[in-house]
Amino acid sequence: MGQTPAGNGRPRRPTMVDVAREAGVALRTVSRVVNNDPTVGPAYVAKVEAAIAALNFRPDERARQLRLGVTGTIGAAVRRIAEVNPALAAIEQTARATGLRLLASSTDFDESRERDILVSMCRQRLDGIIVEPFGNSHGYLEPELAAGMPMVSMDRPMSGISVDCVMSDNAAGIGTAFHHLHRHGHRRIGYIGDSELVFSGRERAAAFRAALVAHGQSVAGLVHPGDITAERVAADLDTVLHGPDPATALVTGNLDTTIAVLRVLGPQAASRLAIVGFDEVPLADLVRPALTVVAQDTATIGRTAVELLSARIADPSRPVQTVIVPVELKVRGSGEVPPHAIDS
Amino acid sequence: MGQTPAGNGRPRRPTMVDVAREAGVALRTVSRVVNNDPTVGPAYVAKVEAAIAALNFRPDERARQLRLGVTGTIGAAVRRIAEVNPALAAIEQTARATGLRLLASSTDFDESRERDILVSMCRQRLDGIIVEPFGNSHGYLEPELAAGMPMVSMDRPMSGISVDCVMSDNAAGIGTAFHHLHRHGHRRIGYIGDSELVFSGRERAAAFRAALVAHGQSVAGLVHPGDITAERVAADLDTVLHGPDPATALVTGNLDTTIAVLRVLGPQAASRLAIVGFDEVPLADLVRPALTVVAQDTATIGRTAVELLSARIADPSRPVQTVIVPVELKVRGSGEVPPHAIDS
DNA sequence: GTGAAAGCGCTAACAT
DNA sequence: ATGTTAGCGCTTTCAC
Repeated sequence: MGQTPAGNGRPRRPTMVDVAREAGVALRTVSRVVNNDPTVGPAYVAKVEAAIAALNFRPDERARQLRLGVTGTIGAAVRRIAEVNPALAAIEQTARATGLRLLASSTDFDESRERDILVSMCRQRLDGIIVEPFGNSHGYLEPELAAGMPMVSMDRPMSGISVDCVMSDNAAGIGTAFHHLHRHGHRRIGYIGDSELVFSGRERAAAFRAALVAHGQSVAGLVHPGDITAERVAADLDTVLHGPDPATALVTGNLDTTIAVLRVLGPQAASRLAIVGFDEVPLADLVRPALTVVAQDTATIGRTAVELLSARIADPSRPVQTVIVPVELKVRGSGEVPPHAIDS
Repeated sequence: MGQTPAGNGRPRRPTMVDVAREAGVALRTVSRVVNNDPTVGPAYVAKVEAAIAALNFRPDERARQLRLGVTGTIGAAVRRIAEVNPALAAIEQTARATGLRLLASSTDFDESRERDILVSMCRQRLDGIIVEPFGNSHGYLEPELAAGMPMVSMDRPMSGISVDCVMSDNAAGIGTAFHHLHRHGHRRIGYIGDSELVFSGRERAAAFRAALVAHGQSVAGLVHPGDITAERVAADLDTVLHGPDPATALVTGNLDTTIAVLRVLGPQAASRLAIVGFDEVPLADLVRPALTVVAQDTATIGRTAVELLSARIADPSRPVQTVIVPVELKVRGSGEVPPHAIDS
């Protein structure tokens, strides 16, 4: 015979059965009152509410969810919570507005951790999952998809499986950055960015090469994707700035690269190099030089992720969709320094 | 007769019963295999695993939790999950290391939203809750506490109920900031900080007044708590700087105040005023002036919150405890400007 | 070792 | 309008 499990120190909480007994009504009536069913007679409502108050009854959401089949909760597996993440903020806000709870977890740039989180979310039968994917093998999610788990990827596509996706227009962003510097007279423009092992690093480096080619320039010595470490960035910056034909301007491929470059160059950065960064920089207005950046529309990305997920939950058979969100150039100073103003 | 609910488009997922039938074994055996019970014969293990693979079976964590009584999940209700929040990062990491899932939600500086989140977490029967409380009436949680819901508050105590709490040594932090400026020769030191309606704003303003008194100085015109708006901060800064007896140094009471002050003063801040901020500033090394701050030990706060919560989960009857975490002065430049260097 | 069956706390079909 | 009861998918007691 099944018995009350976990005989730990917690006092047993009253259930609907207890409330029903206390109120002298049927269980069904308690359920009705708890769910605000209007067909319950006022006298019964009063009795039940009194019993609820007397026993301090609180319905158990877990049992409700098990019975209902849906959790009213979506998961978000992002690289970092607890960091500035406007997309996550937008996800949370949109989810709330849609009446969905949000379970957010950090994958922390760790493939096995991402897997743990995603599998755990599937086992919890969340109503859907938004993932900012990391790593290159998501095939293990195929069975979950087949079983009907709604999923949306953000910032980059997932590998090996086909799910709805929302991401920035990386190519256009890099093109805009390049063009902006070119328009300000620069003819030697370098690029330092994330590793080409990463999807966005790959897209952005490729877009930069394409921009160089489109402007009839040689690619040699100007395009530097790689890991974002102080050493690597400093070394490549040195190549770009002190080669035979030094660059007068630089495009940085993501936030971490921009910060690393600023740290290497120091506060005099703008006197040595025009810079346009990809990604908005927190406190950009307090940083010297004031940074011209290509900003992603993170609010739209987060909102769209929830919308795509909701659409898929509502209609699991709808065609898979990829949404590309435009980026925006924010002119603030560092990208408008003309080449002749730079002492090299 | 109860029937399968939610007849929506999702394909029905196989359950343990299906696996048992497919494998030709009893339900109990499937459960054993899923939970790695070593007492199952290898032949049975093989049969069950084959059936699991064939059916794509994934155990339903909700049912497991309902039966087990515990969720293996703790909640964190913090002001913002998608902002820099080292304490939340530490909570997540510690929870993970402890084998607990984390459900984080933003209360968003909204009392009713905080209440919704907390009540929802209680109804979900999370194993425990960490809350960075906002607002001044948490009496509604009394029944939950009485029912045995473990709870820990972070950064400030909760109002009206007694729960474990971990927070920074606000008084010592303000004292350190004041003392540091005093040691560098300043005799007129102002304070701008958060509203005294907020607990930490109250503690810090009080500590600052105490520091003034302890150094035999008048409090008049130097202590300015209030809402953190650009206008209010600018106005009070004006009072402090351009009064009859202008201050040569300033203590800012939290991060938002520090940022607001820097925005008002502009990049030449350090030439007009020595500044020591409360709270670490992101990218502090890229901001000019490099900021001297009193940093909270957020990593310890987050870790301690989880530890306090775990301790209470393990022993609901242990005495309620408040842990005060020391702060640390980070000397970077803005706080070491001597008074005579300042043009006023 | 394996199997049958109870029950976690709730919802909802069905009966009254 | 209210009551009875099956069952969501799992764990676990108890008998074999």
